[in-house]
Amino acid sequence: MTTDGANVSERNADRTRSTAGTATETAPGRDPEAVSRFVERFASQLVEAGMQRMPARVFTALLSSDTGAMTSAELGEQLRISPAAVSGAVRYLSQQHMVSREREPGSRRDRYRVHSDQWYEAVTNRDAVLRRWEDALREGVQQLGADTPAGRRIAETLAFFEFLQGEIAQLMERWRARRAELFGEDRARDDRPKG
Amino acid sequence: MTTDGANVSERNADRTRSTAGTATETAPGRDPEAVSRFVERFASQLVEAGMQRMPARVFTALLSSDTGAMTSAELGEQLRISPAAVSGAVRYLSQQHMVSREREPGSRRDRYRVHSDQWYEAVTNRDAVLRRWEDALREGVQQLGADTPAGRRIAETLAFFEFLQGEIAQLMERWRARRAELFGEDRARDDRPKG
DNA sequence: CGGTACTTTCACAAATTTGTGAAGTTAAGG
DNA sequence: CCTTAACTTCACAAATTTGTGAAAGTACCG
Repeated sequence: MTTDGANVSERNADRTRSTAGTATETAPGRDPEAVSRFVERFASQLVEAGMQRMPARVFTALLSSDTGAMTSAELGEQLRISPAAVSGAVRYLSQQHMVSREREPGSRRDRYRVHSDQWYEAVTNRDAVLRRWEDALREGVQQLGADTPAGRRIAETLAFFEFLQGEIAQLMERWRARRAELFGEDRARDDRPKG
Repeated sequence: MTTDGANVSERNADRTRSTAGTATETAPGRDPEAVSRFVERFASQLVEAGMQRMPARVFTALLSSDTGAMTSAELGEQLRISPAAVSGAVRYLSQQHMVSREREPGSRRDRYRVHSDQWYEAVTNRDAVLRRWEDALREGVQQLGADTPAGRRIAETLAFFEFLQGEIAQLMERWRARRAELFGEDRARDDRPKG
């Protein structure tokens, strides 16, 4: 853990400001170590909340990249994980609609992209999850008997989730308005492939 | 559901523990197998959503019990798990405020209880979780630079969670109203100790 | 004070999950 | 076609998690 110490300045560290802040395609004062610290810290929170480790790390790496998109190789290098691990993580994230895959026409490599205007929609849109919960609960009410105390308790739980599902849709609608207000409607442009 | 006047069940519960009797408090039409099927099915959903197995099973067992409360022995017997497993699960659930522990004055055994009006408040009230996420994100904005594309993306994520936190409070307020409308204000009485 | 009835803690074996190297697959460019 | 770059799948070793029996701890009751 201690590790790092003073040491190993990456070539990046050499890059002083003297090199004119202009050609900053690759981010100006981007300290890889700071980025890594954030990635690991936020990913840990996601893991604690139930997400698998690799998907959490890959996702956070994408989230904290300037372009919002990285190749498999970049992800592997930054996170120090094998291509296999990247592949697995990315498959999971795609299934959850948290990242999308892009094929670059000229190249053989894929890019994985997080759309900042879509990823938490995917998270809150855990429609499928809620629906499965509700199915299980409905069945429970039947099996326990709607007129028993237990059945009533389950029915109330079911009603709560049904209520929740409706509320979430409205809530996201409100968020979109507030988001536009805070950041502007065109904010999402950063997340699109470069034009 | 109002109390018409036939408080028969109250006497039933008062049954003193005689030697031979196991907890034969099961309701009449209650098929243990059906109960078990529901418990396992719903618990699986919770596991899939990130909850540990034993807490999920214990919690669902409590949720689908008629009184909303069970002793360690009852839980162990129904779920076929050791006292140690019950202990661990219950500790977790208490920390999450999903069940509460009661000490019966006359007896040496604890009862664990789910309050149907409180457990999903605990779930939606993942205040602590949200706060930790927000902390990590705030730090990320700083480290990445608020004026970088990445920093802006993280800032937007942060804003979303802050928004969410505020919305949830109002949402639960609305739910309480709706719940009263659907089930009556006194619905929660089943979940309280008999007095 | 014990005696006793529970509950909790702890070390550990079993089961599960995780991430890797290597082989396999696909498709872009010659 | 063949080469080659990139991605995916697979078997497995390592690491982690899980649940248990047994010992230890607690607190009620006489």
